[in-house]
Amino acid sequence: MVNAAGPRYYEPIPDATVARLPVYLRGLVELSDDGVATVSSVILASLAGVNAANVRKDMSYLHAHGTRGVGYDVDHLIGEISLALGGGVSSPVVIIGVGNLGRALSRYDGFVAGGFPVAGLVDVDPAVVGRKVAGNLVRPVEDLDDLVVETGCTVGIVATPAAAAQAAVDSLVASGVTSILNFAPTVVTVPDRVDLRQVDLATELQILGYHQHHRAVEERSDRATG
Amino acid sequence: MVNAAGPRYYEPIPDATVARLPVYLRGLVELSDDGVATVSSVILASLAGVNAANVRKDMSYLHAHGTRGVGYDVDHLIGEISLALGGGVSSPVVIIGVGNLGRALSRYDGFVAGGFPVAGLVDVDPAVVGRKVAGNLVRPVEDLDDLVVETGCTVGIVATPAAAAQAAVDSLVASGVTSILNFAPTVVTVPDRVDLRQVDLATELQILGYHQHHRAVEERSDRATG
DNA sequence: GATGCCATGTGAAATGGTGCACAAGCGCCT
DNA sequence: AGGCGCTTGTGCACCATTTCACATGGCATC
Repeated sequence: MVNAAGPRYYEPIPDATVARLPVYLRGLVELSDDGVATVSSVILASLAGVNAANVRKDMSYLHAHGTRGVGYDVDHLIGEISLALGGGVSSPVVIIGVGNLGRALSRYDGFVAGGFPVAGLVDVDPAVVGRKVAGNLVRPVEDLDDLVVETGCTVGIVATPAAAAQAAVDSLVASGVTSILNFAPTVVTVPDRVDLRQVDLATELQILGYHQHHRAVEERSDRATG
Repeated sequence: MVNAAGPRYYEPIPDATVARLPVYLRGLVELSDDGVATVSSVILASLAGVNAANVRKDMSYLHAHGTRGVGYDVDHLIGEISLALGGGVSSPVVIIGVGNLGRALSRYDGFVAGGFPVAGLVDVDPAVVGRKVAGNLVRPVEDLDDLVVETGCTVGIVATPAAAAQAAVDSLVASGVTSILNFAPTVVTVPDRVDLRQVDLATELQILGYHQHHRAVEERSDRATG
């Protein structure tokens, strides 16, 4: 223990581990639903598609200890992981940009299931402001501050066109949002205190395209040499 | 040179570099549109949100050399990166699962712009089969093989519910698709020869949730100690 | 033609993550 | 009570990636 005398010292969990926690959680919830009480690192690893040693190391970061010779208690693990991933507190999100993607996201039930209910929708386009999408009224950008304060939401999802993304991000930051998920295909910048993640659909396909192209080139090369 | 005597030896480009190439490409295209002819690694780095040395090393993997004292030729870089990312060949994609997300994806113009036109839509639900979505007829899963062969598409996008994802993936693989982008929130497995990428929206939010929670805990801790 | 400036290209160190291999520990069975 | 088999927890080595620092070399200016 590094700091046994002082208050509890929170060692940071590696980013790679954090990224795996939601996957573990899904697998564990499924096991729990099936009435499974304990799970070994090998089983959990196969459910999550990772290495078993990796699972054990990840759990050790969470101080979620198992029982040797037996495995991990499923419900206990669910509790520990949920705690690490936001303390089990549900964080409402605001979606800015109600185009094709924004509408799909606002209807996506995975958000609610994951503890991220949609608190509100915002758009600049007067044509969509005032409409209802998936039970949520679309409000103008001017209402963003109020919306964030009213609902206490701290997470923003940007689903605008690329050209409007930075402005959308700036608005969110100004309203007090501290976590942003950006779907717009462009690099945006945020202050240090704000956490930003990028999801880029076209980029994902281009990465796949690279591997496909590369595979084709290799095969041609193999045929030529072998 | 490792293999100077034989045919051109294609050294693999690191995955981390491949993931940045689309981002560089976007920045470069924007520069080109603005009539900018050359760009330094520092500028390109700031456009892509990465370190300048990283940019230079990435370009060296592509054998895309710049001119010392000047920088890189923008159009030349665009050509090199496009070549690496699929050889400039446009690869049609098939989308399986025409729910909220599938519909949004089929209308997403970033795919077309990135060289990935939607070749077809497929769903198991008889209620949507036969309808037109974004100009594309939704076809039954039984037609998948024909569709893939007809259009020569090699990329599949899975936008089904989690429970149907593995079956969808299996169908795609059986049809001859070699690259799959999975949006369903579940771990799926593919044969080695198939390339799989996972995009998980709820997971992204949960990762944001971790950082938010962690920040809050730290602040509380700071206040207590400091 | 020489000189100074500037940006590339790259060796090498630092960082972060993964996976093996094995000691330690727990529970069950005899 | 003792031994055995199973699984955890982790030290360590390996690998990929990032970043620094600087030598190298082209271009413009004088």
